Amino acid sequence: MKKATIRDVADQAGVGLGTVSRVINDSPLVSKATRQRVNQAIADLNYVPNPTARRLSLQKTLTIAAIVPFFTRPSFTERLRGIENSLAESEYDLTIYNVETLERKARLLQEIPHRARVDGVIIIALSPREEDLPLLSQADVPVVLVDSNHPSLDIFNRVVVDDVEGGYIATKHLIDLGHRRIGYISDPLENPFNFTSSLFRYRGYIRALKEAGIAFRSDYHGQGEHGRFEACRLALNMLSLPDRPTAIFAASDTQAMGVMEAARDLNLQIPEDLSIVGYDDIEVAEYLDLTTIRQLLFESGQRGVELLLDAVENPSRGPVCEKLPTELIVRQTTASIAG
Amino acid sequence: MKKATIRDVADQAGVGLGTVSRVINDSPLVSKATRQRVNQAIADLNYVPNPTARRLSLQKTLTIAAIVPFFTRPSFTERLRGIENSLAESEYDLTIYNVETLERKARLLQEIPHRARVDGVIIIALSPREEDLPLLSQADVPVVLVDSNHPSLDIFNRVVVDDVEGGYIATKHLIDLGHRRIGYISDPLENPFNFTSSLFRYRGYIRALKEAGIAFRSDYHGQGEHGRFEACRLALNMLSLPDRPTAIFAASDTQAMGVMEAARDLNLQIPEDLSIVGYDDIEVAEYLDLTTIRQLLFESGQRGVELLLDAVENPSRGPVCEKLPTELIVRQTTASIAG
DNA sequence: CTGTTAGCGCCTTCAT
DNA sequence: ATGAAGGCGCTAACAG
Repeated sequence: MKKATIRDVADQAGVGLGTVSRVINDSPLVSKATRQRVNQAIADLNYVPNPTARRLSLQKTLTIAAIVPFFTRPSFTERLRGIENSLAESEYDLTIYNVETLERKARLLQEIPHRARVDGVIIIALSPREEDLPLLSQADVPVVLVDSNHPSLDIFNRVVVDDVEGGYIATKHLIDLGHRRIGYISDPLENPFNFTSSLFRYRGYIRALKEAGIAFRSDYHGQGEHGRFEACRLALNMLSLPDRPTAIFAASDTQAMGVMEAARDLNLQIPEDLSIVGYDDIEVAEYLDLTTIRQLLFESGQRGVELLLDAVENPSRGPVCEKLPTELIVRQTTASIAG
Repeated sequence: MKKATIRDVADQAGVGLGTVSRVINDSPLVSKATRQRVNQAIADLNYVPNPTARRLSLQKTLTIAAIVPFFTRPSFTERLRGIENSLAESEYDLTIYNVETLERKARLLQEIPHRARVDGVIIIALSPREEDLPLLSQADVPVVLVDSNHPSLDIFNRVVVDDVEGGYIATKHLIDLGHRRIGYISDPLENPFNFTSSLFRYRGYIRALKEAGIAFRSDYHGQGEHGRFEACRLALNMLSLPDRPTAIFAASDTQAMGVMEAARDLNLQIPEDLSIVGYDDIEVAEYLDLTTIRQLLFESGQRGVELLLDAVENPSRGPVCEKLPTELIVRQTTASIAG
């Protein structure tokens, strides 16, 4: 049997189709009696409004796009979960684009933020480069950047976490425990996707060192492709130095896992021989008893959606930047240098 | 400036708008010269066809829905990644629905698989219950179930992995190593979401035991909420038995992590005092050197999409069921009982 | 309050 | 090969 249309419902109820539309959209301009009959007809025919037609008429797509790199990484899925969660209660659908290549990043950044495609875009972690800025700022649809940093990004709606602060707190924690030889392992500070978290946490690391009068040593900074393996390799190098660090701050929990692996390989006890701090507080962090910096991943997604929907409804309001707090979670992988 | 429509392009190129449509859709019924001019106009006006209008006219939404429970679980995100990956090369968009409550499961199963909403639905791990069957089988849009089991599901397109076989292989591996006291830790065999993997792997476990002439002991089976914590608790109980198991098969790598935690708490060496086998071979499995059963998660998503798109284009073709292979990955958490 | 009409932007016959 | 016209299903503005 064919799908019922608004026309069918109107006929069935013996009213004009405009009236049916009013009922559907909860217009107050309908008498109780007619509303009654229309609803009856709707039920009888098992009518459901066609979303596409509705969208065309409303000039709204009722969908939000999320552009997210490497969406299997725990810190990103958790943000995504916050996004989905907020959207679930709205009338908007969520369409997701995963980015694992630069080519796709460029294409999506160009294609998606345009009217008639989606009503709004939420971009995770992909800090635009200079050359992307004009494109993005001309987007004819609101954009919210979550966890995206750049000196001149004030023109966008954003949800950010203070990574400099996070890096500082992590390092300060180690310094307070008496460590002076503190390593830092991260993604490349400069990287093709322009992820900035490693860089900003690095700055916090540097700041804490400087404040404590500790000189930065370049051989205490290892940068490499994101992931356990590379982090492990970097840690092995660093821990094989004649005066190896007594503590390592890793730019993510995932990388902290690599450092733990290296320690294991070298028969270093944690935290007796080596203290480790991670970043993110993803789920496994607790399992590993990893001291780490917690950021509000889920909430960042939620807030991002709230900002976005608000912007969709108030196209005129200026960009908003919201900063989420950062917190040190002390577990079992850090200890004072005395033992 | 307002968005250009097909009308504007037609005027600019001095042709009828039907011709523009033909150009857009690569119809052969256009002369080289006109095509040339139209493309020029399209470029000049920076014209992009309005997807919504296109969809309404085509009577296709050009979007696929993925319904997935707890999508932050690594085994699900990896499947999702396969889905997104296949869809990226198509003209279809992916909209995602995360399910974390029964209420939402019921609502989505009811609302999504209907014409005009999406062109097809891919459902991960949510085995329908009896009462869901009529609803699903009346879906007026193709449905593909990935990792979903039920005796009478042959009416759907499916991508499955033989969990019974997987459970068997895992257990057999332990038996071959000389273990006789083998525990099994899993989700509840019966559970609200009707996840069946724990149950099927249980059957494989039982089969292997029986084949080896080992009696099943109910105190060697721990079932509880999915997750490390509960798995750890269950393992602690089981490992505190007077004749504790010498090996434990966990229904997922995540749960295997809980078992490892329990072993650590009890000062049991792995694999000397306790062998452990997980399931899924998620990324951390390698980090933990966990022996596990690998299933093709990413590929299952890819194949699911292929089946789905094929079904969308050939609405008449019967349901297909595709089985993906399962493989034992031996690492460091299992050893022969001798030591 | 309610029926009617004119779009929303595109695709697809149907003539020419 | 191409232009014109009808229709996809719904919303909104306009009469009454």
